[in-house]
Amino acid sequence: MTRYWLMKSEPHVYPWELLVEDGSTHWDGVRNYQARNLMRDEMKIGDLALFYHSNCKPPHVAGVVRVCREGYPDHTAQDPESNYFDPKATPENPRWIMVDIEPVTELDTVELSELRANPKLEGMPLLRRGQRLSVQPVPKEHFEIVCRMGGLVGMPG
DNA sequence: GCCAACGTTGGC
DNA sequence: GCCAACGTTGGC
Repeated sequence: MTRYWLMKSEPHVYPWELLVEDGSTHWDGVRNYQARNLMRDEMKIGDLALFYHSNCKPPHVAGVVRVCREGYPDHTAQDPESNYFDPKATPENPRWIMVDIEPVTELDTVELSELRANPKLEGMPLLRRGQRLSVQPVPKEHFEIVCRMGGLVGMPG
């Protein structure tokens, strides 16, 4: 059964346009246990996610992506040259996990303020104060509503 | 640039 | 195992 997610990326680090150019990418650099556990235990091939640009003006949803490889060790944790290096990560205990994602469809930009203004999205985790989780589940109903706000007719994929 | 929220670290 | 200090996230 397909699950639905939201994944944050800072556009100056890895924007939607680059994902489209790359065709797919390792979702590396997640260094939060809750997010890691979701990727390790819950994310399955074929799951869909809203690709959200954070830490930019205005923050917004840019597109829909699909999980195309399930959780496996994030090798950047073992690379001393990487920004995401973690000295506690080893081949025996890689500690951090990533998935691969690929673009499904671009959306008309849906700004955070528009999400907040939509009463049907009340309770969506992203909109909660202090919500920092970079990988978070999204109820199917909310996912559909956001896709529609982004100009999609019907569900992606 | 500010700062609230929250996660991690490390001394005890 | 507690908790203060510190670091990060990310909207504003």
